[in-house]
Amino acid sequence: MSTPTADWLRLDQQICFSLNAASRAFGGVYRVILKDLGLTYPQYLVMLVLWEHGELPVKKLGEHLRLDSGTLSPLLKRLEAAGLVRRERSTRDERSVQVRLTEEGAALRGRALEVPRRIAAATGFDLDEIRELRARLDRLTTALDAAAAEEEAGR
Amino acid sequence: MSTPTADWLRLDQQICFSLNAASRAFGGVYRVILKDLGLTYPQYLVMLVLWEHGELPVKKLGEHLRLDSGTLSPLLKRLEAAGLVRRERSTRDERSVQVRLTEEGAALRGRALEVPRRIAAATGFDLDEIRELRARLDRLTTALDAAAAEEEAGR
DNA sequence: CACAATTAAATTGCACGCAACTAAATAGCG
DNA sequence: CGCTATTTAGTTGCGTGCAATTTAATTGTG
Repeated sequence: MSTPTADWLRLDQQICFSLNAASRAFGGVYRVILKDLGLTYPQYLVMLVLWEHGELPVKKLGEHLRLDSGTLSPLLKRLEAAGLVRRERSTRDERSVQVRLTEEGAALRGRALEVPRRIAAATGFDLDEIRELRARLDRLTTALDAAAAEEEAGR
Repeated sequence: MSTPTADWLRLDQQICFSLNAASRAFGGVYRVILKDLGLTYPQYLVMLVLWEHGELPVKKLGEHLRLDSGTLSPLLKRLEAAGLVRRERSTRDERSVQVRLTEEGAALRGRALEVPRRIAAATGFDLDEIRELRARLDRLTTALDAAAAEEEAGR
């Protein structure tokens, strides 16, 4: 009744691999849709956070996005070069850098409003299904993060 | 009763973002677990395909993995440098390059057998749940690919 | 107050992932 | 058969992701 050990290597492929494939397929759709806005997918995620929260230090931005300064610093530099964002050393704490939208960056939000609808349509999922998938994925992420920390500590 | 348009930009974040986060969280767990084997996560995926199918041309490998030669060529070069794989021009069709396991590469499979169990444990999901998630993700990928092709053609 | 520990960004180095292009070989068509 | 179109890998260039290190500023402690 149980699965032969040798087959685990195939089964295994299907979990991680499906997720990986779905993530990249999403990237493909976003790439097409975001081309008009001149944004990459990760840049779009940064803009989403800024549109929602306004001004933020790099650290907070990273917490929202699960990214560190190694990724964000060059990305933000590109957004700044594109005129969408300004970066300013905080005067209160000179270690931190505040990221804020320029007028142009704030204005881009208007053109981005249609993106979610087009993405949702591309998935072919209804809202409930999306919600459930999201909940499951978030649970998965939490579990994986905990496990990674444990593995790292354990060895 | 319906969601305000402005909120779509937040809702949107949750679909693509959850997937992205889960995918990277997976990467984190794999990174820790695969360190012993000296493989990165994409390299592990390549090895999985080779363990299952034996010898393959780069093209077929790419079809299994959804990757093109732009990604595979340098990756395979690294696997070859690590002594896990050999690449040989096919004599039948000299455009194609056959990728085959070395003895060392084949032997690595033994040490990889425990990986899936550790990954499955890290997810905290049971087999049925994994299966269902996988099915959903595959459906999502198919829909997204179709939509990307359509978007591209339509514009 | 002085000084070690901590924190925030940035930088460096490496490995994808993908678009665009090149080079070489084969297939297919007139 | 000859020539173009297609196919297969490889290369280049760019943008992440992430580990590791560096620099500068701040916190906390004796």
